[in-house]
Amino acid sequence: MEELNFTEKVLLVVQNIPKGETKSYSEVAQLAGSPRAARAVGNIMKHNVYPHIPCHRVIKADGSLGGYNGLQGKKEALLREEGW
DNA sequence: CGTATGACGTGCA
DNA sequence: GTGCACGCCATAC
Repeated sequence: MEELNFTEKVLLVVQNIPKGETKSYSEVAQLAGSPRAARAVGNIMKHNVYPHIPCHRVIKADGSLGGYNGLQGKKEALLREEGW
């Protein structure tokens, strides 16, 4: 967790999100080491080429689903299937 | 090295 | 309660 860059940390945190649970970008950013880097987190998700990242479990701090590569509706469907 | 961009967050109108 | 604008961080060009 110390040898990892912000991006790697964010990826790990998102991977660590339990099924049926959601985390806000600010939360992930904080766990990644930068509580104010919610934007950077979103950028990583957008740049994310890692298929193991449930980006659909990452939402905005106010409870909005945010974005999902333009598949916001799909995001809600995925979360609903997970018991969210 | 400096500039521009973005899947966000918070505050104010 | 909703909408607009500003601010912050990291990455890519």
